[in-house]
Amino acid sequence: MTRESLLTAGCHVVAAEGYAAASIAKIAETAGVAQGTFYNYFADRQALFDEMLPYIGLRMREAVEQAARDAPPGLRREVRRFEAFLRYVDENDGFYRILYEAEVFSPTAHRVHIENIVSGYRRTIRRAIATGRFPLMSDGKIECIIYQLLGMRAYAAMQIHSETNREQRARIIADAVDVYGRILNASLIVE
Amino acid sequence: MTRESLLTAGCHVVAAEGYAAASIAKIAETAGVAQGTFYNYFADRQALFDEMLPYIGLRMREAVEQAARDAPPGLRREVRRFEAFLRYVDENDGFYRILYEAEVFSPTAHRVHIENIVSGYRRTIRRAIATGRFPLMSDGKIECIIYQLLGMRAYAAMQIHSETNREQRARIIADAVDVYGRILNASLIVE
Amino acid sequence: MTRESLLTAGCHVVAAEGYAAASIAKIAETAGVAQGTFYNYFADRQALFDEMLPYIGLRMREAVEQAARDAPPGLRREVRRFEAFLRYVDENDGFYRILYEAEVFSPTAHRVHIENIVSGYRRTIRRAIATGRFPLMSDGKIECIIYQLLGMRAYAAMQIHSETNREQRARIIADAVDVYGRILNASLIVE
Amino acid sequence: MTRESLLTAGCHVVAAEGYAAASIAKIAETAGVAQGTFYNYFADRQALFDEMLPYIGLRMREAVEQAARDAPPGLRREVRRFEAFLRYVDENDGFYRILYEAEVFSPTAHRVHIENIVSGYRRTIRRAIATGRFPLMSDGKIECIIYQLLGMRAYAAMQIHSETNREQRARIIADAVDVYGRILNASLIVE
DNA sequence: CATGAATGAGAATTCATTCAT
DNA sequence: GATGAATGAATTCTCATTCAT
Repeated sequence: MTRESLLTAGCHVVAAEGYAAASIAKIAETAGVAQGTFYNYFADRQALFDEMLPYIGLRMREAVEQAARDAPPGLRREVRRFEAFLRYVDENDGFYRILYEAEVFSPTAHRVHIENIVSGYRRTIRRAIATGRFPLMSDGKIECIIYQLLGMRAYAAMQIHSETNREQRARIIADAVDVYGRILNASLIVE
Repeated sequence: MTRESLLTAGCHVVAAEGYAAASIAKIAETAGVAQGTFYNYFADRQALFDEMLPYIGLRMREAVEQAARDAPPGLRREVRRFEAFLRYVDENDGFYRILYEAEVFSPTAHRVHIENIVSGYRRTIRRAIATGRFPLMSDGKIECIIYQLLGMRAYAAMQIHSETNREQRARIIADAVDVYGRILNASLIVE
Repeated sequence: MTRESLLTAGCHVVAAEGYAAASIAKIAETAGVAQGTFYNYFADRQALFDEMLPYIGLRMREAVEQAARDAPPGLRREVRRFEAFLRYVDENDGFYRILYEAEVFSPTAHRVHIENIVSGYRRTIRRAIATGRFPLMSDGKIECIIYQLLGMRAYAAMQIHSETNREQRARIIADAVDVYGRILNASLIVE
Repeated sequence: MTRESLLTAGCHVVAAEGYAAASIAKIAETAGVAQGTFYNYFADRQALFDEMLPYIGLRMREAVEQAARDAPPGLRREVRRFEAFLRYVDENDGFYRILYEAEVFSPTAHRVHIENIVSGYRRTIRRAIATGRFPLMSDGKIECIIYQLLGMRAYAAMQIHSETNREQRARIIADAVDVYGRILNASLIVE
């Protein structure tokens, strides 16, 4: 309970002000406990940071999977995932910050987060290759494709995040999804 | 002279330990001057940070353009740029760190850096559309394509950066270039 | 408790070396706490400075009122106050320094301090006018009289402060009180 | 020449921002010379500070004497001096600051300044006693009177200085002069 | 004499962490 | 377990002063 509230408090503070400004004092105050209490649940500040991305990353992945569930497997579903991710970023401004700052402030967690997503893709693509919906290629190339897909996703998210106008954001999401879909369709299916 | 050595010292320290650990003390010591001297050339630490990305970003862009110069304009040249960028990241380990941490520690400079690259792409693509080598599309979509290309580049760089083995890196570069070329060819040319 | 000891430590340091030399390090050491502890009780150095004059000013005013209490109201009591003030300055060497340096280092507190004393006088004089013991005059003139009385007090204090010999000081106090009494008697009573 | 311009530059800076903020950098810049040049004319910052009050104090005393010259000697002339001083403070806002901050930042000069004025008064009063225009009294009492007169002057100046409205200031000067004249007339002449 | 870059000794302030209660 | 006062190391930044040119 207390632990959970410290974790969510940490997320709120980082979402609002970034890791650098997320002092134990602020986090404890936000969680409604004394500073000392923090150390009953986390070894140190870094320990909390390192749990934050897994925590919110899981929620994000669930939201994305939830949204993509009813799309047919394959490219359609992947495009849905892409769209769901962008929507999630649009609706959870703090998430993006926690995510991208993690590369700096919680590098281990960030690498694990990336690796989690990459291995999800890896499984999907292997399955797609097995069923012939995806061209046969080396593991190295698959890895590269995955990273490039992730990059498209991440930078579309950055584009959204750097736009403050609501309607423009909606437009960007629509355009980005369209572009992503075209690229995937054109290049990642077996003719 | 002193200013230049502070700037390069800053880059070295950030490359090695990140912006957060780049104290004035370390930077000044690396530059071989007294701490106070720092403030004869920069208003404060942030002022130095804000000059670092433009400084190394320019060098990187020059190296990339240099390498792409003798490729024919269009997709070929873009693939060359991609490759040159990855090579640059491979050979300048510090560059990647300075670049990606800038989003957190020098957001203004980072935005300018991204905008510089985006507007370079914008010009190129407009020209390609004018000569019919690129499908006609809305400005918004062009913007999205650019961001997704940038993302591919950035995450390919991240993949390289997170790999420590030299040969593996070379392999990743080759694969990533191949993948990037295929995607571009398949999706971004007028059939 | 800790707060109080920081406050009195601040007074001691300023009394001995002036506000300019009263570093947090010295104050904290004098109070017997770590430097960081200071900031648990005061927002910054200025915040402490701004509490010092009210703190010692109150004690001074109490001492003065205490001494003047058994004198008959009116000029007699005012002369007693004057004498008590000079004695207080004589016996509390630090007080004078904290007071006069405050005009520079804690201007707001100094203005409030002056205003406190001025309004005390204002009340007294209004009462004296109402009972006919004081000539009728405009508010502006009353204000001027008050300031000039304050000035007499302050410069008599300065004269004492700049004299190091104990006996000379006692002589100055006696003479100053006599002079003050004569001036008041001659000019500020209704004949 | 350079020395003079450094001196006046120092006065301007202190008048505008106070001694504490009067850095050598600002003073040298105001004087239009390099920082190093400062040390060709003054041993250190304090040396400049210690010359400032004598410098502007002299000008003030000259202005005051100039204004009082055509008044008949004795109380009338003293009241004129008082008025001239207040006018000087009114018209030279910086002067008051240089003067009162000197007690803190240039104590020796301040003491000398006070002593200069005191000894002027001493001579005048001795002469007045010799000619019977002033009651006979001990040297100690004379000294006390002088300090109290100075205090009246100083605090009337403070009252003016703390008032920002031009007209109110003029009113205060008139009232203060009137009050001062009454007090002097009532208490300091031989009946 | 003038210059102005370089110096480095402080100063204020922050904050993660500890620990006695 | 909870508390929150105390800690003190670390950091940024200022500025009087020096000195080689």
